[in-house]
Amino acid sequence: MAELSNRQQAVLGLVIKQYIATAQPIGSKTLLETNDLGVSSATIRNEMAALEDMGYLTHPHTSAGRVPTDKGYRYFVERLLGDVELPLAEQNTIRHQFHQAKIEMAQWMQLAAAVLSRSMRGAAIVTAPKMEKPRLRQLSLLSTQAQRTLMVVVFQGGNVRNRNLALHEPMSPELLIQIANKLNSLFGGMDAESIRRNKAEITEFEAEIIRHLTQLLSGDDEVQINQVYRDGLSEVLQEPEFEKSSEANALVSALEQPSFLSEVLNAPVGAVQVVIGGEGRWRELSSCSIVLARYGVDGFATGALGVLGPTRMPYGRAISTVRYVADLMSDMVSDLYGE
Amino acid sequence: MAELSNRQQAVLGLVIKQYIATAQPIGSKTLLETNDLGVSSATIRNEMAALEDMGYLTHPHTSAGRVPTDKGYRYFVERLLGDVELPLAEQNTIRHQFHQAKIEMAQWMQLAAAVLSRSMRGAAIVTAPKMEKPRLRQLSLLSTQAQRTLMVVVFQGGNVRNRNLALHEPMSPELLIQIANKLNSLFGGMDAESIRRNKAEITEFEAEIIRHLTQLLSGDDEVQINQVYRDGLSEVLQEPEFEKSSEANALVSALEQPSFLSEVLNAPVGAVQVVIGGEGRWRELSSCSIVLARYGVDGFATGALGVLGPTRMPYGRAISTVRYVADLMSDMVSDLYGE
DNA sequence: TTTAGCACTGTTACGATATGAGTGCTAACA
DNA sequence: TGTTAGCACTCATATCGTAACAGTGCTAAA
Repeated sequence: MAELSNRQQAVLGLVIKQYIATAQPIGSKTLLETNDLGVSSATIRNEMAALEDMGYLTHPHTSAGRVPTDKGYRYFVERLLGDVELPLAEQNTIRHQFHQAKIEMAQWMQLAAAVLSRSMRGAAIVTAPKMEKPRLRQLSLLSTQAQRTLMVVVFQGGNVRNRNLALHEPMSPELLIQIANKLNSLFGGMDAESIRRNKAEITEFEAEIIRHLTQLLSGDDEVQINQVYRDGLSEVLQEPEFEKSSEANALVSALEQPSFLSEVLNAPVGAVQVVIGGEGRWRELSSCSIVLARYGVDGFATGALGVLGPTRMPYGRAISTVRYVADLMSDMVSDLYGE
Repeated sequence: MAELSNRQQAVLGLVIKQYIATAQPIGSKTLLETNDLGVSSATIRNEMAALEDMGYLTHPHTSAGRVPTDKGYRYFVERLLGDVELPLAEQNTIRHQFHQAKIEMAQWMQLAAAVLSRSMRGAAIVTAPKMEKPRLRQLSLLSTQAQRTLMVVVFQGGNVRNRNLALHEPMSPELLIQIANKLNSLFGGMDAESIRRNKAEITEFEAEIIRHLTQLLSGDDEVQINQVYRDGLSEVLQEPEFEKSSEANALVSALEQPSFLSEVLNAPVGAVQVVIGGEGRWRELSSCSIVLARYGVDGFATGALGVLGPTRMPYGRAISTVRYVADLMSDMVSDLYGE
């Protein structure tokens, strides 16, 4: 990324700020109407032309003002945006909302999505924290009907999953409890891999249970993906860049595709990451940006959370808001699940 | 609803069918181009004028063809649409997909939404089956950290919920198990009301647990609402009636509002219900129709499932598809949860 | 290096005009 | 009495030319 003169930086910054606010291409004269730069419009024009040559700005057409490119936004985010912190007032409103929340993870995630989307007027996506190496906490086998048993698996950390199994032959509740006890004492605290390795003496039925158990623990079933909480999609669609229904559609279908979402959300993230205009990888997001962060306890359980808006997004606010909410959620995770 | 002559019924039916297929207003001449009614366009014009007088058709403007009104669709659905059954081929494809599914309810619901939206090219919504009177199956209290306990509640029927509670004072795992055993033998099989009534001798801590327990059982916490599975929103947005972004927006925000959804979905439903154009009650859906059904076992556990599309929707297909999927899901519920 | 001035360009808004689909009405016809 | 041909009328839509306008790029002077 080439070096820009101070004045060029100033011009770029102002163009971006004003464009974010108005969604209109910014002309040299317009820029001077609201900002005194001590120079004339001709000078600004020259600088703008230079910035365009370097790829930071474009023209929609000859007689229109300038619009930032993705590269322009990128420069803005990385060089011109100071290290912003969320204003205390905002912090308080957000924290306040979280303090009223209940004690279940699902509610926290729903709340996080709501807070993010409300505060950013954009779409929010939040995934549940996923254990790095899920371990068995407790297994219960409850008989329901004659030939059925309900298998309830509590993970270390508190996640719960259940499966309804068909039995090949009827089994008494007492026997089921015995089996559960045996498996608990054998495998309590272990992860999927250790359980698979540990070849104790087991019946065929127990092997079946273990198969389900390890399947759940290793998380290679698709339900997890559904655990994406979304909110505020309609907010984004109100932005002028989505007036054209084709644009709006691309976005909606992208957000509906689980595969796409998981790809975006599982990207490794350190601190807060900003994906601008799909950054070449995701064509569907050509006019969108995503501000993403991972939250949770590293190496133990982490989830992702972020805001999606038009590239013309207030990055400062977005970054600080996402960081703040991610920190809150991290506290939540380490608090609830223990270290 | 006034009586229509045979020919009027024929005209109304043809206009609706053709309009559903083309999304274009249908003129008298156009109608005759594809259908031979044995009369001239002038006669058709007269019949159309009559149908318009009675409120079954309208004009977008003087020189345009006819478009069905909500009342027209209603007549069509109730009087002209025979009792349609889903073609066997379709039944098989759908059944096939369900047979590949896993054993967890969540997966079934996700699948139902996917199948509905795929097959109807519309948005699908599915809610989890909700117990009429949830009863306690098993309560577990697992200690996590020193001052924390994880409360896992298995409902009769197999639903599982959990809460992470803060203890006022540390408690040993053994004590927690004892307490859980006591509460299980006291309250096993009971619903919230019975538990509240049954005033056995209990400690303050046990009372606290019971408070959470009854709260979960009576379901008066908001997480349930989030248990709405959606799919295929983008399909609907592709329909021409949602080209105008304002229309699209109204729909998206309606579908995002939990309060709105639960209102629609909790409406009492016998058999398959068709809500046309919001039917006065829901302004947001003025150009949409919903085909809805309840599924599950009546008086025990029921959920709702439906398809949302433009009023210009293939009602025959929709009704038969929704009914078929609802039946499959009902089988699933009665099979899994027992009678 | 900056700036004033000016020609140039492409968007947008507007009005005039033509086209065409489809109606409603009237009068004739079976 | 119901049906039909014919015709005037209406209104959305498309096309074209014109004018206004915002903003640029370039040139020459300060």
